[in-house]
Amino acid sequence: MSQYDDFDPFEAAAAPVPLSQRAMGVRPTPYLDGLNPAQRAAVEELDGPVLLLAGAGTGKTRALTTRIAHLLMQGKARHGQILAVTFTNKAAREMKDRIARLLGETVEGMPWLGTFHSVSVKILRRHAELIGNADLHLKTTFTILDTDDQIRLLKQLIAAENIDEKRWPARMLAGLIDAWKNRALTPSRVPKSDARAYDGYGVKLYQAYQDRLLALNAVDFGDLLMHCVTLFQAHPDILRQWQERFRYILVDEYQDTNTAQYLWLRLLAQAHHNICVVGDDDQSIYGWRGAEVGNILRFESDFPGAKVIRLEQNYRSTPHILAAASRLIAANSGRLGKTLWTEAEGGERVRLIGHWDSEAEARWIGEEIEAFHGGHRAAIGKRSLNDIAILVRASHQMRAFEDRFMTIGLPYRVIGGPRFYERQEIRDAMAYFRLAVSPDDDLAFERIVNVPKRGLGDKAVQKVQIEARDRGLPLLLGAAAAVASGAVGGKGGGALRLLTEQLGRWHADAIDSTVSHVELAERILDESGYTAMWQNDKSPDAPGRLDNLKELVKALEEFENLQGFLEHVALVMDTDKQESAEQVSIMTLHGAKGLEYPIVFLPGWEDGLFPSQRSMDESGTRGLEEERRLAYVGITRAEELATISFAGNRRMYGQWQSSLPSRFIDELPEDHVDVLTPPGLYGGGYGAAAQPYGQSSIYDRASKADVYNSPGWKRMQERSSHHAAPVHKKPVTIDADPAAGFTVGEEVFHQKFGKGRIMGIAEDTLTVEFGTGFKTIKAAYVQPLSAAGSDDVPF
DNA sequence: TCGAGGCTATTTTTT
DNA sequence: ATAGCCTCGA
Repeated sequence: MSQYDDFDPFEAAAAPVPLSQRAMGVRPTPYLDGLNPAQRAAVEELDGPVLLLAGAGTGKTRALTTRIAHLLMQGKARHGQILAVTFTNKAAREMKDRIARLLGETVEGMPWLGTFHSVSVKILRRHAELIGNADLHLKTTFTILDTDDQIRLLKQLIAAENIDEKRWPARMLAGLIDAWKNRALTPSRVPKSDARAYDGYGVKLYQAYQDRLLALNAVDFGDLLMHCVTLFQAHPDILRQWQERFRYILVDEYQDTNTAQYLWLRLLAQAHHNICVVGDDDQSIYGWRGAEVGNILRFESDFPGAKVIRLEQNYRSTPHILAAASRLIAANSGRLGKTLWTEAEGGERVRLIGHWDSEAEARWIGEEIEAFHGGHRAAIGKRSLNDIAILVRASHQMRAFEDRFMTIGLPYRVIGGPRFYERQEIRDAMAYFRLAVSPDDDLAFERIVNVPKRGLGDKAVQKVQIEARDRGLPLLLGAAAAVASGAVGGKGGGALRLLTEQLGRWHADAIDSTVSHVELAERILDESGYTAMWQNDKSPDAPGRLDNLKELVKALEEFENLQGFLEHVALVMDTDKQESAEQVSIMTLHGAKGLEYPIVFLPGWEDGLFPSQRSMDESGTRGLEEERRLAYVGITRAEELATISFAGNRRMYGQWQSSLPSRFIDELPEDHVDVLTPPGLYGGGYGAAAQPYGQSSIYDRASKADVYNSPGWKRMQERSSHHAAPVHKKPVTIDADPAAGFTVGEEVFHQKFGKGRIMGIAEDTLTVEFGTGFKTIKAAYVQPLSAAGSDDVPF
């Protein structure tokens, strides 16, 4: 995780402890060597409640994983007796890897190290029949709904109540229900004060939704936690069973727990109090989705006698970066308080620069990155693009960077876009697979019944639903009945008959273990016409979707059968594939939590954007403080150099808006900041930012010139000893596939903009006219149209 | 039933 | 600006 791991003394511990030694009761503890005193305490304080306050970059994961290793090595618990929960699959995976490294063995045997949700599923599957009532309860095979299914279901319920969906959108209801579930509030427990929500229908619809889920033998993500809590509360005997099993409990990112997770943990821990939570109140940035910082602030009173251990030695960032972050976060109230320090010395100050507008900002950052990459900043040295990240407050800020980097041919990767398994084509395909496995999956049926278009509209689907309801059948069988009875006839009827027959065949094959599930998947996508649908689609993203389908099928190979795959996907929805090429990373500040980069850019520090106006409007001081913590997270991602920037003008919702530098900028310590901004834009009042704005390039250039002439810039130049003048248009070394082969007038294809025609060629840069207008793009980003994939059939 | 064009809302996001 | 959603007409 950290560069310091390179000389991590634990590496040595990776050598397996010989069985003979272990059998003799000899328990070497080489993995304890090299821990600082606080870390050592965190590892060795095994019994009773422990609150581990771990500041950014202080070796939190190391402490946590070493603690687990120690528990095992000391014989305090066996693998299956340790419960370790994280929020993300990624964090869980990383912990598994590191424990394996420490112990020199695989950690297949850590069955209860996982996310809150995956652990909850395991527990729930064993007691599913206790969720619900005597008449209607979950079965152990329950399915886990994704957000799409959830919304679709809610829409139906809203329509059934004759509520105007425009005034009360399903998404809002989903949010409401989710918030209740985050607080472990079942419909009957929703307090009166909340009952007026959603025009008074909230609780009623919530109840209806829960009933419907039960009937579908399904749960949503919120249920996983909530059902566990109610299960434990209603069945003390079962709770006791789990308490006895989990002798030791560890929790990562405790500051992010919501009320349901808190109750879940408290119930499990209350018997023995062997609970160790790790967190950093200063990095609590998920209040808006139900996280309660209060949980960590209150830990000592929840678990009297808790030992509080602070990890304050930072191994990640330079003193300047730490100082800037520390000063900023000091403006927050109600902190548990930590003082980060480091043995490191020197390093660059945090840089601050103002720009005329967001485009100038993107341009400048692009040039800086090229300079770092080319080794033109002596103070920093030549850098891989992988070492550089741009962290933005809101995803719409990314566009400016994408556009700019596309133009100059700077490879980038957006982290945290729509997840693979959330994409439409993947969900459609999965719905087909789900139906093949479980023909009674009504939500899946509804999703694909008319995808691809089969001439089955609302009317036909309604008839199927009526048929199914009258006969008490799942939709698929209802559909067959509707066809048989002639309720759905004509063209649609024929298509529906074909579909039901196909699904019957696929189901037979799905439960036939002699049929390869990979081949079956391919056949399903083929025979259903789903692949063909995208092949015939001319939109620019169609080829990408076909690629994704190919990848989906490839992912199937790693599983025994379709069932296994579907189970996996419901919970492990991340497939971030590592691309090998060097790329600058662009992501939101939220997405950056837990990551670190030598060089970090923090653009868009303007009041209203960051801190976000909406946060402040909705949550007042609390909101502002959360934004400040976000800023803190941002700065502390940087190992060597952090650059904060703001723009005087930004295009928002198509309108140019002027803005003022973020109030957070004033909270930075001057001693640790280099101001690269011309006085007009920052410092001497907000003069420049308040002037009337032209949008012409003249202003633009003038502004940039000002920046380069500013004292700050010159100081910067001098400090970084030798180098060429500010790197303007430098050719980029990567992707140096020149424009050779392209001719003016030729049609090309671009992943994002689609089909276009080349209007001009200069070196390796093309001017291309797309449907939306002209773009200047590096040749490497486009392909000749003929190669764009239409004959590249996936299956 | 389906596609075209008008209207509207637009932070952050895991499971 | 823009994407998703909805209404309307064929």
